[in-house]
Amino acid sequence: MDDRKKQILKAIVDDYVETAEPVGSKSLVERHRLQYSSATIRHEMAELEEMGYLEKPHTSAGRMPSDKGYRAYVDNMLSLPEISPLEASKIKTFLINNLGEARKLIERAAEYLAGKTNYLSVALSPQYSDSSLEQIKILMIEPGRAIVVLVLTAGIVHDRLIRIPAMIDESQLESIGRAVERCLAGKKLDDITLVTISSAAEETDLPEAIVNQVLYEAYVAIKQTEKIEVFMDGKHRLLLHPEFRDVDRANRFYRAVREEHMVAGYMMGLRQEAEEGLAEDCDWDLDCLEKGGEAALALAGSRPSYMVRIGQEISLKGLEDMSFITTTYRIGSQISGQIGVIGPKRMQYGNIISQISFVNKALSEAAGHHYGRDPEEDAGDGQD
Amino acid sequence: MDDRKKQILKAIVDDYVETAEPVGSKSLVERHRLQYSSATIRHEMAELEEMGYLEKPHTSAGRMPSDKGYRAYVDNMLSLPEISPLEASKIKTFLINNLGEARKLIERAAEYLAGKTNYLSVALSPQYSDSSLEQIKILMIEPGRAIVVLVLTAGIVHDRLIRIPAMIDESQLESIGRAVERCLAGKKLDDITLVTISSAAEETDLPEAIVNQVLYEAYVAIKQTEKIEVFMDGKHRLLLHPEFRDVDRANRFYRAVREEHMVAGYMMGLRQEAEEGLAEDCDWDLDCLEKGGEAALALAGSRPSYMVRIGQEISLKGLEDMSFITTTYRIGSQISGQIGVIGPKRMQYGNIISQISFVNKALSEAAGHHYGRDPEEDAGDGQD
DNA sequence: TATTAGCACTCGACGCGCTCGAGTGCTAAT
DNA sequence: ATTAGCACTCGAGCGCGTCGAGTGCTAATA
Repeated sequence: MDDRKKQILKAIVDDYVETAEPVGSKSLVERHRLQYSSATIRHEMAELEEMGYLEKPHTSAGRMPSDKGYRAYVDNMLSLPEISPLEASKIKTFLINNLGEARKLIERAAEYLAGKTNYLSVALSPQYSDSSLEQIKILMIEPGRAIVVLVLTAGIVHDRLIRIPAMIDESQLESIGRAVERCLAGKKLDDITLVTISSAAEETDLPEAIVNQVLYEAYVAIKQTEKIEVFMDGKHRLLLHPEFRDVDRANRFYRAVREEHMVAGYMMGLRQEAEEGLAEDCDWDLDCLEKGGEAALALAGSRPSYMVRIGQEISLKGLEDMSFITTTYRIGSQISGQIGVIGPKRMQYGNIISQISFVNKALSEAAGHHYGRDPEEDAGDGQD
Repeated sequence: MDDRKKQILKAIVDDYVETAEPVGSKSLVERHRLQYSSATIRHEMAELEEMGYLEKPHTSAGRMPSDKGYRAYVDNMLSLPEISPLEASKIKTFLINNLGEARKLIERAAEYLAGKTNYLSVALSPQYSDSSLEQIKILMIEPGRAIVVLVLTAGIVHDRLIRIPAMIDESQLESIGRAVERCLAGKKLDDITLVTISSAAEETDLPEAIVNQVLYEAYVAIKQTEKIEVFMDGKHRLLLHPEFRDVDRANRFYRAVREEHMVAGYMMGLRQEAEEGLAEDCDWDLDCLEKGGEAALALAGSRPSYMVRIGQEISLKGLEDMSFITTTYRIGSQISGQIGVIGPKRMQYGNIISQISFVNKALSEAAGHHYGRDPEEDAGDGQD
């Protein structure tokens, strides 16, 4: 594909994304002040159509990009707007102050992304299977109830209420807690099983039946943290886009997206593909660096990579006419999760990708912020 | 208003709610097998219009209910469908297993309500100002970070991560924790101030500056629990109703509802009105009992009362053409909050009110369930 | 007096045909 | 290789007539 074709395709995608209407040769020339006549453009457009990059809804209408067209656009002619410093500081105050409550952090990131993009945002809570259990404490609430507090790699804290035998008193629970901690501290979550944890029973002098129940509940609490949570925000925003005027279509979409675990599974699959280097999207990173455009520079350094799936490329029932952009955020070196955006194919790819990459970066930073900071320094800013 | 007029008004509201189209005299007679001719009905309809219960979009169209019409319907001719036992058990499994994590419970209740009604559900987290602090524990996570665990009236548990001076060690923190507990246990949240809490400093032998910082953070954690959270679900569902075809209207609505604290404030205002006996809606409870309809019986006993605000009755900018149904749920005797539904005025009042009342009841029950239950009994059902 | 049949009237929805304009592809000239 | 010119296509928009579901009014009826 020669340069001019690229230019034309880019212009068409840009226009179509903006107006949601098939774009014709004449208006294209006018809007972009192209140095060729509309007839020439028509020629090129006809060829682009033959090559499969464009489609016509009917004979005498303008062209709109096909899936392949969007793909080429995303791969080769994307320009990534820079995030303004104002925006940057905004999101930081939006996300900060988390102190290791990763869940909340992710939730807010999803919220932000939905608000910023006007599409549906999806975020998965981090996968903790690879991280290890640094501490586990069991604290009595009242006879019969206790709270388990888990500290994972990178200082992530989780807790959960559990039921315990009513006859256990505070000191007994404490001794069980210590036993569990001795037995599990430093272990990978993945490696913790009912068998591992039950070895803690031997370290106490309490009746086995009683201890075992506590251990079981603690085990469930640990496993619970491994469970991936899905946060979605902005469902209603999609309905403001013209492609969703059709109620049936909207319903089809919502039915698909309602199956949160399906979406989550798909996102995790994408991530794996990317890591195995199968995802060609990642090539782009190099391309862009070579071109050395200002956009690339903006995110250079630890620029997060992202994945784009367009239309039929999405193998998730009900989302075949959407686009799905995801990225993998990291907290520390071992903990990571996915965050992404689902929108119509007619999407502001450049903008959205910038936003996602940026949120990704902000997320990693915010997650790291809970230690290393001098407590004195912000003792005063907590008044609310 | 005589009986026939009531019958007709009810029929009109029912039809209009179902079809979203102005209802005419003839179709009304047919659909409801009324024993009068359409001419008679026309007479009555004309009178009802004159009385302000009905409106016409234009001369030769059918009638639709006015705000006043809906009001009369809700006050005098509501029939509340019973919730099926199947449904009842469903919601219970949906809400149960909370062990005092009230937040989560409320969130799920909102989720359920949105799914069930296809409108927007709004739930406020409980107001804890009236409840008291039973326990407070401070637990070391790592140097510089700790977790505060609060147990309130009725066994509600809250926790929050805080930053502490890095030089404090575990035993020191523990002694501070004990001092705080001695000082605050049993106090109403409302009565806890920076002054109250700082009296705990005297009980320890640690440098005051250090202790004070921990106390301050603990104070913030306590005050945080008093902050009312707003959960909304089902925003996108509203867009499936015909009244939201108009994008402008939808946007106006979303802009209004986005101000969560506004909505929350309004709901709390409504609640107060109800408690002061100003809300005439509550009269209905008596009416209905007297009538002794089967619907009333279904919810009899601890039937929760609800509030309905229709159209202009809602003094919340941007919601003047909606209806808002709310109810006050209770956890124990002192803790309570609000849950409700916002939808178009053309709403299935009876159905929604049944649902809301039912969720209310289920909520109170589920919240109570975390103690009093024999731990042995359900040791086995925890296996996810 | 309350009810109803009958009738003239109103008005939006719908279908038809027309024009308009933005688009196309093709061809011949530059 | 580019472009001016031209014939053609097709959806959007408009005007118009018809249809039907609605109205209000009046006079006859139980």
